[in-house]
Amino acid sequence: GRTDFQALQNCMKNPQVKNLTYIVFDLLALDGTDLRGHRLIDRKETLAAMLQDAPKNLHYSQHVRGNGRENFHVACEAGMEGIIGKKADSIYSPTRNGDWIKLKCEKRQEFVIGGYTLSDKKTSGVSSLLLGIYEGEKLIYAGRAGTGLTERDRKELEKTFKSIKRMEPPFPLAPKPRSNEKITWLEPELVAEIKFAEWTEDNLLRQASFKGLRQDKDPRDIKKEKADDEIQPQSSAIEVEEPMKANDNSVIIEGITISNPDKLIFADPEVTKGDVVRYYAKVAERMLPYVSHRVLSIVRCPKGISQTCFYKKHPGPGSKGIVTIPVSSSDGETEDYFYIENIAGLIAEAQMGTLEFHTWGSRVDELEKPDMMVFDLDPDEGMDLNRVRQGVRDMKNILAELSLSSYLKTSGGKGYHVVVPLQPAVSWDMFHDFARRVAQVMEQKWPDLYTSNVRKAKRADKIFIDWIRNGRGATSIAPYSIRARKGATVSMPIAWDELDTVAPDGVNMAEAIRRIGGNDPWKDFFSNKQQLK
DNA sequence: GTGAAGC
DNA sequence: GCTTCACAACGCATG
DNA sequence: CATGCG
Ligand SMILES: [Mn+2]
Ligand SMILES: [Mn+2]
Repeated sequence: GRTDFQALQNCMKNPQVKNLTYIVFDLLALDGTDLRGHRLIDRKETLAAMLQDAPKNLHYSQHVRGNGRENFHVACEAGMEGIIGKKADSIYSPTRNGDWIKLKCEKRQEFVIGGYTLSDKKTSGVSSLLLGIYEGEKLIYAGRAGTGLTERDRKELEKTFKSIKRMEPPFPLAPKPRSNEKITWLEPELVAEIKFAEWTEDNLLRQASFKGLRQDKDPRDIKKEKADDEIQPQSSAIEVEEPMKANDNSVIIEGITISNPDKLIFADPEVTKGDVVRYYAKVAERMLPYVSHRVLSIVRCPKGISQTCFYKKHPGPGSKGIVTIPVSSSDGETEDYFYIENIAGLIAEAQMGTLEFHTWGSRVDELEKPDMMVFDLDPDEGMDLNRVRQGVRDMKNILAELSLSSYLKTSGGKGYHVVVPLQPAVSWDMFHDFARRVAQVMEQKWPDLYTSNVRKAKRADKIFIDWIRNGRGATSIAPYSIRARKGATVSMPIAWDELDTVAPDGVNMAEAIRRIGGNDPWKDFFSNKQQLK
């Protein structure tokens, strides 16, 4: 017979085993003796002898010496999956070291689906898939797959794609549609397993065939895979230092051991994990009054911002430098949240890959009485910066009419944040309600400029006055927090008279550090004793 | 990035 | 002892 | 109630 991985999987699922044969290819220990230090060829000799009189569903795995290229092609012709090449004299290694190499007949790997085509003749669903792989944070077009799709696949995929359509290609370098076909672009969220013959010189797939959708694979982790036969043999004289070993280039900052300080977190400008940690150490004194003793949600990007980032809002076991606080939720259940108290908390978080700190609007000692109101101005895509700045001035003036002084910071993204310090006095309900009414005043006064509606469809050429940050349990980005975005930007407090000269994404980590050498634009923030009535 | 599980 | 894998959020405005 | 949104 012939080996068939698919058949084995079916067999495992349906335990009504029929003609299953066990083919043994190595012998690592015998009667309590470890054989891993013996040469492969000797281990196999021992194994072969043992299997002389074995039952017929137990086989010794024969090998062939030499003629690798020819044997590989024969194996593929015979419909095998591929061959394993092994150095006869090598001892056993539990890890990949090149002594054994896997040569697959079929090339297959996962690709991100970035779009699909509909041909004008086929009435039934998707005609082909447009595939990509990530290089850094760019999705590189890798070719199309039009075979391997059953009629049912085509229809189901079309349905799945409905919710992730987009106007612009997700590929910086997008393919052009052929005649008689229409391309629909998709958010790069789905991952397909694709079998293919080879990569062409143009780095496109030849004979790509769809094998199925892959769940539980993050699209951003999809990169071009190298087969064993493509990996350059590394000359042992030269630097053999790609992955991290147990190597200890750790540094200690503020008493906390920082692992992998040289790992690159931002590509442009180049910012390492060590830079992030040192940044938070430097801004700690300015930042802590706004971030300490407030319930946190954080964003971690331990592999850098081009890879998957995630939110964390519960402490989890074994967290260092943070304080756990039980908080009762709306339905009466209580859940653990966390906050930090000092610079050690800040640095401990940075060590764990935290980039963004988002805070509640209340302090933990007055959890039910919020004291920081944030109006987050979110402009529609591509809005002129001067209009955003006018929005900020309008907001400041509305608040001033209500006798409230406010403070300005960049968001690190597309808008600004206007922040109102308050005495902890009123309930979340009152606070939230007040924020909504302020946003509605803006909306009513200048209906063509502002909206208080969160829906993007209602935002056409307007600024969304995001008042929703001001609910219990909602958070907003802390002053001085790095943003997990291109450019290593910071949500930076600035003075009102800097509004016209500092863009929302105009302060990055380096600029922020430069700025804290000067005066604190929010110096009197906590001297305000204003409160809502 | 970490800890547990798996090899 | 080394590698691999799972895991790390959720409330609520809106229609 | 499902979904968009931050
Ligand atoms: Mn915003
Ligand atoms: Mn917002």
